[in-house]
Amino acid sequence: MTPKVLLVEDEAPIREMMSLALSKVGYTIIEAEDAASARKRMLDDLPDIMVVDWMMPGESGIEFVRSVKSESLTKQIPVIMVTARAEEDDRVRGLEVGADDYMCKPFSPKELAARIKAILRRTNPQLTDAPIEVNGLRLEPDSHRVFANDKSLELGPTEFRILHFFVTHPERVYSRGQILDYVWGSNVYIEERTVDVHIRRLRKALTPAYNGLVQTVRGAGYRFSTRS
Amino acid sequence: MTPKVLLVEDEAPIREMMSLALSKVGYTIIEAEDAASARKRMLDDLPDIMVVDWMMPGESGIEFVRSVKSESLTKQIPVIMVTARAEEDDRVRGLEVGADDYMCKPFSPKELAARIKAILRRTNPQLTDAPIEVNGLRLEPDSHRVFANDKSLELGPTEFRILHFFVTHPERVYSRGQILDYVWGSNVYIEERTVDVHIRRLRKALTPAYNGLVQTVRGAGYRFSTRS
DNA sequence: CGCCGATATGACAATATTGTGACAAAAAAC
DNA sequence: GTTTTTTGTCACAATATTGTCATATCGGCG
Repeated sequence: MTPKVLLVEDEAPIREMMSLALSKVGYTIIEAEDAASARKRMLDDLPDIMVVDWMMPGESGIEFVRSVKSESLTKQIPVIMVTARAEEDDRVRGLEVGADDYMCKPFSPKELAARIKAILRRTNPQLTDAPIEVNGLRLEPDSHRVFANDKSLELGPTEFRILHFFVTHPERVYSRGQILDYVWGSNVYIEERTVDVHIRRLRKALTPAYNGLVQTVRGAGYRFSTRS
Repeated sequence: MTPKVLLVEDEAPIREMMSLALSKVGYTIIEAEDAASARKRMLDDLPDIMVVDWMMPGESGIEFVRSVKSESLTKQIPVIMVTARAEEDDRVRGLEVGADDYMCKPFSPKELAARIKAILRRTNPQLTDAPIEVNGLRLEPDSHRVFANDKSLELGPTEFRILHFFVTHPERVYSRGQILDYVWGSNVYIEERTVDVHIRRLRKALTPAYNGLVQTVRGAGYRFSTRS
Protein backbone atom coordinates (compact mmCIF):
# COMPACT_ATOMS: atom_id res chain seq x y z
CA MET A 1 0.00 0.00 0.00
CA THR A 2 2.43 2.64 -1.16
CA PRO A 3 1.14 6.21 -0.93
CA LYS A 4 0.10 7.83 -4.19
CA VAL A 5 1.48 11.27 -4.96
CA LEU A 6 -0.05 13.50 -7.57
CA LEU A 7 2.48 15.93 -9.04
CA VAL A 8 0.98 19.01 -10.65
CA GLU A 9 3.76 20.88 -12.42
CA ASP A 10 3.89 22.33 -15.90
CA GLU A 11 7.64 22.15 -16.44
CA ALA A 12 8.43 18.62 -17.58
CA PRO A 13 12.08 18.45 -16.39
CA ILE A 14 11.21 19.45 -12.85
CA ARG A 15 8.28 17.09 -12.86
CA GLU A 16 10.46 14.21 -13.92
CA MET A 17 13.11 15.01 -11.39
CA MET A 18 10.58 14.94 -8.63
CA SER A 19 8.91 11.86 -10.00
CA LEU A 20 12.15 9.94 -10.15
CA ALA A 21 13.20 10.92 -6.67
CA LEU A 22 9.87 10.09 -5.14
CA SER A 23 9.41 6.75 -6.83
CA LYS A 24 12.84 5.79 -5.61
CA VAL A 25 11.70 6.36 -2.05
CA GLY A 26 8.70 4.18 -2.61
CA TYR A 27 5.84 6.38 -3.69
CA THR A 28 3.52 5.79 -6.59
CA ILE A 29 3.63 8.82 -8.82
CA ILE A 30 0.86 10.34 -10.89
CA GLU A 31 1.77 13.31 -13.05
CA ALA A 32 -0.31 16.18 -14.39
CA GLU A 33 0.89 19.20 -16.29
CA ASP A 34 -2.02 21.51 -15.65
CA ALA A 35 -4.94 22.05 -13.35
CA ALA A 36 -7.49 20.53 -15.69
CA SER A 37 -5.79 17.20 -16.07
CA ALA A 38 -4.86 17.24 -12.41
CA ARG A 39 -8.51 17.45 -11.58
CA LYS A 40 -9.19 14.39 -13.68
CA ARG A 41 -6.36 12.34 -12.24
CA MET A 42 -7.34 13.36 -8.77
CA LEU A 43 -10.81 11.94 -9.11
CA ASP A 44 -9.67 8.86 -11.00
CA ASP A 45 -6.71 7.87 -8.90
CA LEU A 46 -7.53 9.31 -5.49
CA PRO A 47 -3.98 10.31 -4.49
CA ASP A 48 -2.98 10.41 -0.85
CA ILE A 49 -1.21 13.72 -1.24
CA MET A 50 -0.61 16.34 -3.93
CA VAL A 51 2.35 18.51 -4.80
CA VAL A 52 1.21 21.57 -6.70
CA ASP A 53 3.23 24.21 -8.48
CA TRP A 54 2.18 27.77 -7.77
CA MET A 55 2.72 29.21 -11.21
CA MET A 56 1.16 27.37 -14.06
CA PRO A 57 -0.26 28.47 -17.41
CA GLY A 58 -4.02 28.65 -17.35
CA GLU A 59 -5.51 28.05 -13.96
CA SER A 60 -2.86 28.78 -11.36
CA GLY A 61 -1.88 26.44 -8.59
CA ILE A 62 -3.43 28.76 -6.04
CA GLU A 63 -6.80 28.66 -7.69
CA PHE A 64 -6.56 24.94 -8.13
CA VAL A 65 -5.78 24.35 -4.47
CA ARG A 66 -8.53 26.66 -3.38
CA SER A 67 -11.08 24.74 -5.38
CA VAL A 68 -9.73 21.41 -4.22
CA LYS A 69 -9.95 22.50 -0.62
CA SER A 70 -13.49 23.75 -0.99
CA GLU A 71 -14.92 20.50 -2.25
CA SER A 72 -15.84 17.99 0.38
CA LEU A 73 -14.73 15.07 -1.73
CA THR A 74 -11.19 16.31 -2.09
CA LYS A 75 -10.64 18.79 0.73
CA GLN A 76 -9.02 16.21 2.95
CA ILE A 77 -6.26 15.44 0.48
CA PRO A 78 -3.13 17.17 1.80
CA VAL A 79 -1.41 19.60 -0.54
CA ILE A 80 2.14 20.87 -0.69
CA MET A 81 2.57 24.08 -2.66
CA VAL A 82 5.74 24.71 -4.59
CA THR A 83 6.86 28.10 -5.75
CA ALA A 84 9.86 29.89 -7.15
CA ARG A 85 9.40 32.86 -4.89
CA ALA A 86 10.27 32.86 -1.25
CA GLU A 87 8.17 35.76 -0.06
CA GLU A 88 6.67 35.45 3.36
CA ASP A 89 3.53 36.84 1.85
CA ASP A 90 3.27 33.97 -0.58
CA ARG A 91 3.64 31.49 2.16
CA VAL A 92 0.77 33.02 4.01
CA ARG A 93 -1.40 33.11 0.93
CA GLY A 94 -0.52 29.53 0.15
CA LEU A 95 -1.48 28.29 3.55
CA GLU A 96 -4.51 30.52 3.49
CA VAL A 97 -6.09 28.78 0.55
CA GLY A 98 -5.66 25.55 2.41
CA ALA A 99 -2.29 24.16 1.45
CA ASP A 100 -0.78 22.03 4.19
CA ASP A 101 2.81 22.93 3.53
CA TYR A 102 4.85 25.19 1.35
CA MET A 103 8.24 24.81 -0.36
CA CYS A 104 10.44 27.17 -2.30
CA LYS A 105 12.41 26.26 -5.37
CA PRO A 106 15.04 25.16 -5.57
CA PHE A 107 14.65 22.31 -3.16
CA SER A 108 16.30 18.94 -2.86
CA PRO A 109 14.36 15.79 -3.71
CA LYS A 110 15.18 14.61 -0.26
CA GLU A 111 13.49 17.59 1.32
CA LEU A 112 10.39 17.01 -0.76
CA ALA A 113 10.27 13.39 0.29
CA ALA A 114 10.73 14.44 3.88
CA ARG A 115 7.84 16.87 3.83
CA ILE A 116 5.56 14.41 2.14
CA LYS A 117 6.39 11.85 4.71
CA ALA A 118 5.88 14.21 7.61
CA ILE A 119 2.51 15.33 6.32
CA LEU A 120 1.27 11.84 5.63
CA ARG A 121 2.35 10.86 9.08
CA ARG A 122 0.39 13.51 10.86
CA THR A 123 -2.67 13.69 8.65
CA ASN A 124 -3.25 10.01 9.12
CA PRO A 125 -3.79 9.83 12.84
CA GLN A 126 -5.33 6.77 14.24
CA LEU A 127 -8.70 7.50 15.70
CA THR A 128 -9.34 6.42 19.21
CA ASP A 129 -12.32 4.96 20.90
CA ALA A 130 -13.36 4.65 24.46
CA PRO A 131 -12.80 1.30 26.14
CA ILE A 132 -15.56 -1.17 25.50
CA GLU A 133 -16.65 -3.55 28.17
CA VAL A 134 -18.94 -6.50 27.88
CA ASN A 135 -19.44 -9.21 30.47
CA GLY A 136 -16.18 -8.45 32.24
CA LEU A 137 -14.28 -8.50 28.99
CA ARG A 138 -12.71 -5.10 28.39
CA LEU A 139 -11.14 -3.95 25.16
CA GLU A 140 -9.06 -0.78 25.23
CA PRO A 141 -8.34 0.58 21.77
CA ASP A 142 -5.98 3.22 23.14
CA SER A 143 -3.67 0.85 24.88
CA HIS A 144 -4.33 -1.89 22.38
CA ARG A 145 -5.14 -4.33 25.12
CA VAL A 146 -7.81 -6.76 26.15
CA PHE A 147 -8.59 -7.74 29.71
CA ALA A 148 -10.63 -10.59 31.06
CA ASN A 149 -11.58 -9.51 34.55
CA ASP A 150 -8.49 -7.33 34.75
CA LYS A 151 -6.16 -10.05 33.56
CA SER A 152 -4.41 -9.09 30.36
CA LEU A 153 -4.93 -11.38 27.39
CA GLU A 154 -2.42 -12.08 24.64
CA LEU A 155 -3.93 -11.40 21.25
CA GLY A 156 -2.16 -11.16 17.93
CA PRO A 157 -2.74 -8.05 15.86
CA THR A 158 -5.30 -9.68 13.60
CA GLU A 159 -7.14 -11.27 16.48
CA PHE A 160 -7.27 -7.89 18.17
CA ARG A 161 -8.77 -6.31 15.09
CA ILE A 162 -11.34 -9.06 14.75
CA LEU A 163 -12.35 -8.77 18.37
CA HIS A 164 -12.51 -5.01 18.04
CA PHE A 165 -14.79 -5.40 15.07
CA PHE A 166 -16.97 -7.93 16.82
CA VAL A 167 -17.25 -5.93 20.00
CA THR A 168 -18.38 -2.90 18.05
CA HIS A 169 -20.77 -4.94 15.92
CA PRO A 170 -22.34 -7.42 18.28
CA GLU A 171 -25.44 -9.57 18.00
CA ARG A 172 -25.29 -9.95 14.30
CA VAL A 173 -23.99 -12.52 11.85
CA TYR A 174 -21.21 -11.68 9.45
CA SER A 175 -20.12 -13.88 6.58
CA ARG A 176 -16.49 -14.72 6.13
CA GLY A 177 -16.38 -12.37 3.18
CA GLN A 178 -17.75 -9.50 5.22
CA ILE A 179 -15.29 -10.15 8.00
CA LEU A 180 -12.47 -10.14 5.48
CA ASP A 181 -13.69 -6.81 4.16
CA TYR A 182 -14.01 -5.19 7.54
CA VAL A 183 -10.92 -6.54 9.21
CA TRP A 184 -8.47 -6.97 6.38
CA GLY A 185 -9.78 -4.36 3.96
CA SER A 186 -11.75 -4.68 0.78
CA ASN A 187 -9.04 -5.21 -1.76
CA VAL A 188 -7.30 -8.23 -0.49
CA TYR A 189 -7.38 -11.71 -1.85
CA ILE A 190 -7.37 -14.17 0.95
CA GLU A 191 -9.04 -17.52 1.32
CA GLU A 192 -12.27 -17.27 3.26
CA ARG A 193 -11.22 -20.30 5.26
CA THR A 194 -8.45 -18.18 6.73
CA VAL A 195 -11.12 -16.43 8.74
CA ASP A 196 -11.88 -19.74 10.40
CA VAL A 197 -8.31 -20.06 11.51
CA HIS A 198 -8.21 -16.60 13.02
CA ILE A 199 -11.54 -17.16 14.71
CA ARG A 200 -10.01 -20.22 16.26
CA ARG A 201 -6.99 -18.25 17.43
CA LEU A 202 -9.25 -15.62 18.88
CA ARG A 203 -11.31 -18.21 20.72
CA LYS A 204 -8.17 -19.81 22.03
CA ALA A 205 -6.95 -16.49 23.38
CA LEU A 206 -10.29 -15.87 25.04
CA THR A 207 -10.36 -19.37 26.52
CA PRO A 208 -11.64 -20.50 28.80
CA ALA A 209 -13.84 -17.82 30.17
CA TYR A 210 -15.06 -16.02 27.12
CA ASN A 211 -15.05 -18.27 24.13
CA GLY A 212 -18.79 -18.67 24.09
CA LEU A 213 -18.98 -15.10 22.89
CA VAL A 214 -17.76 -15.93 19.41
CA GLN A 215 -20.44 -18.09 17.90
CA THR A 216 -20.53 -20.10 14.71
CA VAL A 217 -23.62 -19.73 12.58
CA ARG A 218 -23.60 -22.68 10.28
CA GLY A 219 -23.94 -21.77 6.64
CA ALA A 220 -23.81 -18.06 7.40
CA GLY A 221 -20.68 -16.97 9.25
CA TYR A 222 -19.87 -15.85 12.77
CA ARG A 223 -21.51 -13.75 15.41
CA PHE A 224 -20.37 -12.03 18.57
CA SER A 225 -23.04 -12.26 21.20
CA THR A 226 -23.37 -12.22 24.95
CA ARG A 227 -26.51 -14.30 24.71
CA SER A 228 -25.85 -17.98 24.33
CA MET B 1 10.38 24.50 28.91
CA THR B 2 7.77 27.21 28.98
CA PRO B 3 4.27 26.04 28.16
CA LYS B 4 3.02 26.79 24.66
CA VAL B 5 -0.42 28.34 24.33
CA LEU B 6 -2.28 28.35 21.04
CA LEU B 7 -4.73 31.25 20.79
CA VAL B 8 -7.52 30.75 18.28
CA GLU B 9 -9.38 34.00 17.95
CA ASP B 10 -10.47 35.90 14.87
CA GLU B 11 -10.52 39.38 16.35
CA ALA B 12 -6.99 40.70 16.22
CA PRO B 13 -7.22 43.23 19.11
CA ILE B 14 -8.48 40.65 21.56
CA ARG B 15 -5.93 38.17 20.34
CA GLU B 16 -3.12 40.63 20.89
CA MET B 17 -4.37 41.60 24.29
CA MET B 18 -4.37 37.99 25.37
CA SER B 19 -1.06 37.32 23.71
CA LEU B 20 0.62 40.20 25.45
CA ALA B 21 -0.75 39.33 28.83
CA LEU B 22 0.18 35.69 28.59
CA SER B 23 3.67 36.17 27.29
CA LYS B 24 4.29 38.51 30.19
CA VAL B 25 3.48 35.70 32.56
CA GLY B 26 5.92 33.43 30.80
CA TYR B 27 4.03 31.50 28.19
CA THR B 28 5.04 30.96 24.61
CA ILE B 29 2.22 32.19 22.42
CA ILE B 30 1.10 30.86 19.07
CA GLU B 31 -1.70 32.69 17.33
CA ALA B 32 -4.25 31.57 14.79
CA GLU B 33 -7.15 33.53 13.41
CA ASP B 34 -9.29 30.68 12.20
CA ALA B 35 -9.83 26.98 12.60
CA ALA B 36 -7.90 26.00 9.51
CA SER B 37 -4.69 27.70 10.45
CA ALA B 38 -5.17 26.64 14.06
CA ARG B 39 -5.20 23.05 12.90
CA LYS B 40 -1.94 23.57 11.12
CA ARG B 41 -0.23 25.30 13.99
CA MET B 42 -1.50 22.67 16.34
CA LEU B 43 0.13 19.88 14.41
CA ASP B 44 3.29 21.80 13.75
CA ASP B 45 3.87 23.26 17.16
CA LEU B 46 2.13 20.84 19.49
CA PRO B 47 0.88 23.42 21.99
CA ASP B 48 0.35 22.42 25.60
CA ILE B 49 -3.01 24.15 25.80
CA MET B 50 -5.40 25.99 23.51
CA VAL B 51 -7.71 28.94 24.02
CA VAL B 52 -10.47 28.90 21.43
CA ASP B 53 -13.05 31.50 20.62
CA TRP B 54 -16.56 30.17 20.24
CA MET B 55 -17.69 32.40 17.41
CA MET B 56 -15.45 32.54 14.39
CA PRO B 57 -16.10 33.03 10.71
CA GLY B 58 -15.98 29.76 8.84
CA GLU B 59 -15.63 26.74 11.02
CA SER B 60 -16.83 27.65 14.49
CA GLY B 61 -14.84 27.11 17.63
CA ILE B 62 -17.27 24.43 18.72
CA GLU B 63 -16.72 22.39 15.60
CA PHE B 64 -13.02 22.87 15.84
CA VAL B 65 -12.86 21.68 19.40
CA ARG B 66 -15.02 18.71 18.64
CA SER B 67 -12.70 17.58 15.89
CA VAL B 68 -9.63 18.21 17.99
CA LYS B 69 -11.04 16.12 20.77
CA SER B 70 -11.89 13.26 18.48
CA GLU B 71 -8.41 12.76 17.13
CA SER B 72 -5.99 10.71 19.13
CA LEU B 73 -3.02 12.89 18.39
CA THR B 74 -4.63 16.01 19.71
CA LYS B 75 -7.42 14.96 22.04
CA GLN B 76 -5.33 15.30 25.12
CA ILE B 77 -4.50 18.93 24.51
CA PRO B 78 -6.59 20.89 27.02
CA VAL B 79 -8.91 23.53 25.61
CA ILE B 80 -10.43 26.63 27.13
CA MET B 81 -13.45 27.94 25.28
CA VAL B 82 -14.13 31.64 25.17
CA THR B 83 -17.46 33.16 24.32
CA ALA B 84 -19.26 36.47 24.44
CA ARG B 85 -22.43 34.96 25.76
CA ALA B 86 -22.87 33.78 29.31
CA GLU B 87 -25.69 31.34 28.91
CA GLU B 88 -25.58 28.28 31.06
CA ASP B 89 -26.58 26.35 27.98
CA ASP B 90 -23.46 27.40 26.15
CA ARG B 91 -21.30 26.29 28.97
CA VAL B 92 -22.82 22.85 28.86
CA ARG B 93 -22.40 22.61 25.12
CA GLY B 94 -18.85 23.79 25.34
CA LEU B 95 -17.88 21.23 27.89
CA GLU B 96 -19.86 18.61 26.04
CA VAL B 97 -17.68 18.78 22.96
CA GLY B 98 -14.69 18.26 25.18
CA ALA B 99 -13.52 21.68 26.27
CA ASP B 100 -11.81 21.59 29.65
CA ASP B 101 -12.92 25.01 30.79
CA TYR B 102 -15.13 27.85 29.73
CA MET B 103 -14.83 31.61 30.02
CA CYS B 104 -17.13 34.49 29.19
CA LYS B 105 -16.08 37.77 27.67
CA PRO B 106 -15.20 40.16 28.99
CA PHE B 107 -12.55 38.64 31.17
CA SER B 108 -9.34 39.96 32.63
CA PRO B 109 -6.01 38.78 31.31
CA LYS B 110 -5.22 37.81 34.82
CA GLU B 111 -8.17 35.49 34.99
CA LEU B 112 -7.19 33.84 31.74
CA ALA B 113 -3.66 33.27 32.96
CA ALA B 114 -5.00 31.84 36.17
CA ARG B 115 -7.24 29.36 34.42
CA ILE B 116 -4.50 28.27 32.07
CA LYS B 117 -2.23 27.70 34.98
CA ALA B 118 -4.85 25.72 36.84
CA ILE B 119 -5.58 23.49 33.91
CA LEU B 120 -1.96 22.89 33.08
CA ARG B 121 -1.31 22.01 36.66
CA ARG B 122 -3.87 19.29 36.67
CA THR B 123 -3.44 17.95 33.15
CA ASN B 124 0.24 18.45 32.53
CA PRO B 125 2.14 18.16 35.76
CA GLN B 126 5.44 17.89 33.94
CA LEU B 127 5.17 21.45 32.72
CA THR B 128 5.40 22.57 36.27
CA ASP B 129 8.74 20.78 36.26
CA ALA B 130 7.73 18.70 39.21
CA PRO B 131 9.52 15.36 39.42
CA ILE B 132 7.46 12.47 38.23
CA GLU B 133 7.68 9.20 40.05
CA VAL B 134 6.36 5.85 39.03
CA ASN B 135 7.23 2.52 40.60
CA GLY B 136 10.36 3.85 42.22
CA LEU B 137 11.52 5.37 38.97
CA ARG B 138 11.89 9.12 39.36
CA LEU B 139 12.28 11.56 36.52
CA GLU B 140 13.36 15.11 37.32
CA PRO B 141 12.65 17.48 34.46
CA ASP B 142 14.72 20.37 35.75
CA SER B 143 17.82 18.45 36.59
CA HIS B 144 17.31 16.36 33.49
CA ARG B 145 18.02 13.23 35.41
CA VAL B 146 16.44 9.90 36.12
CA PHE B 147 16.76 7.84 39.26
CA ALA B 148 15.98 4.24 39.89
CA ASN B 149 15.51 3.95 43.63
CA ASP B 150 17.77 6.95 44.16
CA LYS B 151 20.50 5.61 41.92
CA SER B 152 21.14 7.89 38.98
CA LEU B 153 20.73 6.40 35.52
CA GLU B 154 22.73 7.35 32.44
CA LEU B 155 20.35 8.42 29.68
CA GLY B 156 21.22 10.21 26.48
CA PRO B 157 19.24 13.36 25.69
CA THR B 158 16.94 11.62 23.24
CA GLU B 159 16.34 8.72 25.58
CA PHE B 160 15.47 11.20 28.29
CA ARG B 161 12.94 12.92 26.09
CA ILE B 162 11.38 9.64 25.10
CA LEU B 163 11.11 8.54 28.69
CA HIS B 164 9.70 11.91 29.63
CA PHE B 165 7.11 11.59 26.94
CA PHE B 166 6.25 8.07 27.97
CA VAL B 167 6.02 8.86 31.64
CA THR B 168 3.59 11.67 30.92
CA HIS B 169 1.59 9.60 28.44
CA PRO B 170 1.39 6.18 29.99
CA GLU B 171 -0.85 3.21 29.34
CA ARG B 172 -1.33 3.89 25.72
CA VAL B 173 0.16 2.78 22.43
CA TYR B 174 2.00 5.21 20.21
CA SER B 175 3.09 4.41 16.71
CA ARG B 176 6.63 5.09 15.65
CA GLY B 177 5.38 8.04 13.65
CA GLN B 178 3.60 9.56 16.63
CA ILE B 179 6.65 9.13 18.80
CA LEU B 180 8.72 10.87 16.16
CA ASP B 181 6.22 13.72 16.12
CA TYR B 182 6.14 14.13 19.86
CA VAL B 183 9.77 13.59 20.70
CA TRP B 184 11.59 14.89 17.65
CA GLY B 185 8.98 17.32 16.34
CA SER B 186 6.71 17.19 13.34
CA ASN B 187 9.05 18.46 10.71
CA VAL B 188 11.88 16.03 10.72
CA TYR B 189 12.72 13.39 8.23
CA ILE B 190 13.85 10.43 10.19
CA GLU B 191 13.41 6.75 9.58
CA GLU B 192 10.73 5.27 11.75
CA ARG B 193 13.02 2.39 12.58
CA THR B 194 15.27 4.85 14.34
CA VAL B 195 12.67 4.89 17.06
CA ASP B 196 13.36 1.20 17.62
CA VAL B 197 17.00 1.89 18.19
CA HIS B 198 16.32 4.58 20.72
CA ILE B 199 13.78 2.41 22.44
CA ARG B 200 16.45 -0.19 22.76
CA ARG B 201 18.89 2.33 24.20
CA LEU B 202 16.26 3.46 26.63
CA ARG B 203 15.53 -0.09 27.70
CA LYS B 204 19.19 -0.77 28.11
CA ALA B 205 19.57 2.24 30.34
CA LEU B 206 16.61 1.13 32.42
CA THR B 207 17.94 -2.40 32.70
CA PRO B 208 17.57 -4.47 34.62
CA ALA B 209 15.00 -3.18 37.01
CA TYR B 210 12.66 -1.22 34.82
CA ASN B 211 12.78 -2.40 31.29
CA GLY B 212 9.42 -4.12 31.48
CA LEU B 213 7.88 -0.68 31.51
CA VAL B 214 8.57 -0.01 27.87
CA GLN B 215 6.46 -2.51 26.01
CA THR B 216 6.35 -3.46 22.37
CA VAL B 217 2.95 -3.75 20.77
CA ARG B 218 3.44 -5.63 17.56
CA GLY B 219 1.98 -4.01 14.55
CA ALA B 220 1.11 -0.89 16.52
CA GLY B 221 4.07 0.71 18.26
CA TYR B 222 5.26 1.07 21.84
CA ARG B 223 3.60 1.61 25.17
CA PHE B 224 4.75 2.69 28.59
CA SER B 225 2.86 0.83 31.24
CA THR B 226 3.28 -0.23 34.81
CA ARG B 227 0.94 -3.11 34.26
CA SER B 228 2.55 -6.18 32.82
C1' DC C 1 -26.09 -45.67 10.94
C1' DG C 2 -23.61 -43.70 6.99
C1' DC C 3 -23.13 -39.91 4.05
C1' DC C 4 -22.33 -35.13 2.95
C1' DG C 5 -20.95 -30.53 3.28
C1' DA C 6 -19.41 -27.30 6.68
C1' DT C 7 -16.38 -26.11 10.37
C1' DA C 8 -12.42 -26.93 13.73
C1' DT C 9 -7.75 -27.81 14.46
C1' DG C 10 -2.79 -28.62 14.24
C1' DA C 11 1.20 -28.09 11.53
C1' DC C 12 4.16 -25.51 8.57
C1' DA C 13 6.53 -22.49 5.39
C1' DA C 14 6.50 -17.84 3.95
C1' DT C 15 6.29 -13.07 5.57
C1' DA C 16 6.46 -9.33 8.43
C1' DT C 17 7.99 -7.13 12.33
C1' DT C 18 11.16 -6.10 15.85
C1' DG C 19 15.81 -6.51 18.31
C1' DT C 20 20.64 -5.68 18.12
C1' DG C 21 25.48 -4.53 17.19
C1' DA C 22 28.33 -1.78 14.41
C1' DC C 23 29.58 2.41 12.14
C1' DA C 24 30.15 6.94 10.20
C1' DA C 25 28.56 11.51 10.45
C1' DA C 26 27.25 15.27 13.21
C1' DA C 27 27.20 17.77 17.43
C1' DA C 28 28.94 18.95 21.71
C1' DA C 29 32.50 19.34 24.93
C1' DC C 30 37.01 20.40 25.78
C1' DG D 1 41.56 22.34 16.66
C1' DT D 2 40.86 17.72 18.99
C1' DT D 3 38.39 14.51 21.64
C1' DT D 4 34.14 12.67 23.26
C1' DT D 5 29.35 11.96 22.99
C1' DT D 6 25.32 11.50 20.59
C1' DT D 7 22.66 10.36 16.50
C1' DG D 8 20.65 8.19 12.63
C1' DT D 9 21.02 4.36 9.57
C1' DC D 10 22.14 0.01 8.07
C1' DA D 11 22.61 -5.07 7.79
C1' DC D 12 21.57 -8.99 9.88
C1' DA D 13 19.59 -11.90 13.71
C1' DA D 14 15.80 -13.21 16.40
C1' DT D 15 10.78 -13.47 16.82
C1' DA D 16 6.19 -13.31 15.95
C1' DT D 17 2.51 -13.45 12.77
C1' DT D 18 0.09 -14.94 8.68
C1' DG D 19 -2.15 -17.62 5.28
C1' DT D 20 -2.80 -22.15 3.57
C1' DC D 21 -3.10 -26.88 3.68
C1' DA D 22 -4.32 -31.59 5.19
C1' DT D 23 -6.94 -33.86 8.29
C1' DA D 24 -10.22 -34.43 12.03
C1' DT D 25 -14.71 -33.37 13.81
C1' DC D 26 -19.24 -31.90 13.68
C1' DG D 27 -24.21 -31.37 12.39
C1' DG D 28 -27.95 -32.50 9.87
C1' DC D 29 -30.57 -35.74 7.08
C1' DG D 30 -32.23 -39.76 4.62
